[in-house]
Amino acid sequence: MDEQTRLMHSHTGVGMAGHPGLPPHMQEGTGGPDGDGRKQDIGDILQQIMTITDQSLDEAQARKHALNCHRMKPALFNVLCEIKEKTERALDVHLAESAFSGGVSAGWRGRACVLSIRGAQEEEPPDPQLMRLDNMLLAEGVSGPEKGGGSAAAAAAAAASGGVGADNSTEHSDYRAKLTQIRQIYHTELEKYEQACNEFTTHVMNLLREQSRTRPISPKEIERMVNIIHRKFSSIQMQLKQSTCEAVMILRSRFLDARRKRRNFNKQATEILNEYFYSHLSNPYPSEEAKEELAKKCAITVAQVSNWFGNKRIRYKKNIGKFQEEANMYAARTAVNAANASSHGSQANSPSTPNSAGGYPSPCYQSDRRIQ
DNA sequence: GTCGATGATTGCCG
DNA sequence: CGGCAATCATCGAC
Repeated sequence: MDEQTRLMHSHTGVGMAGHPGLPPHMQEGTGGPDGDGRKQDIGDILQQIMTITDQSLDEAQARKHALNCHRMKPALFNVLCEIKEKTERALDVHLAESAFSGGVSAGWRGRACVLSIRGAQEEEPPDPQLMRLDNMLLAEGVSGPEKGGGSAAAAAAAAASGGVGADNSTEHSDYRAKLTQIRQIYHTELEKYEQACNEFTTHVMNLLREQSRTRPISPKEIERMVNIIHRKFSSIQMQLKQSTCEAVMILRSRFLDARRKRRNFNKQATEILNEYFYSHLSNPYPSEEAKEELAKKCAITVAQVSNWFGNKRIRYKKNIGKFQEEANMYAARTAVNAANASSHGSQANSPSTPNSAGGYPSPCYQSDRRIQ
């Protein structure tokens, strides 16, 4: 049983017989069973309580101690508790937060915190904003498990921007280093907040326990207060999460900007694209599905495939002669592939519309050209 | 550094 | 909105 509950429930024992600490002037009128004496006694006590704030700190302290030891204290305390209980039931005040923010920090010492307020404990549903932030931090590898933080996100970013994957290790590590930095700051701050929250909570709880010696404060109220504190701190945490998210976003956009620096597609990708282009020379307009297929094969985006075909068409048309050799080469290769495929009884990859007369003039296939 | 190649962007058109 | 044409910006070989 903690001190507070003890104080709230003990009707017997403490200070019922004899008051060694009581100053002489408080002893008067405490002896007889006569009603007048008792009234006088209570009036006296109340008077002392009312004027305690007018006294010097030392005096007040002494007086407080004396009152605490007074034999009427448990009874008075109970009365106060009851009154408070009733008042609370009548008043459904929603001032908890404001009372907290304005009250505790200012009234940290001595001044009574306004805690006896209801309506502070309704279980609010998880904040969607907070969930969004949490999800994002998790996705970016900031709040997730330690190892390999952010590499998945970096890879995703690289893939999204058309990075080929093998040649961007420097930028990757740069990105990862920055992300790790953010991650570290985030965790240190989070830890700091948690520590501060715990310290503050302990402090307030001690304060309340201390105050429960003179004021009617129930464990429920303390719990409520703790809840308020936690909510306050989690709102601060949310700000931290928000700014961390922003930092990650900025980092990511910078990373993507850096990726914007054009990088030539690798040889394999170019070959795949050229193969399609020249084998569909009559109609070099891949459908959306074909573009997706090509994008997947080349490890680039559909937009890049579109860009490539746009550039290729215009440049081919502008100077067919220049592309003659290239066209012949791919035509020959396609022919060989088709021959191989048919000899193996499979038509799997043969183009549906091989180069025939159409939109773009076909180069003449010269069989004496070397393949490769 | 130059210059051709090439991926991306922009503005316009049907 | 997809495609075209012009243009920009960068790459990479020399």
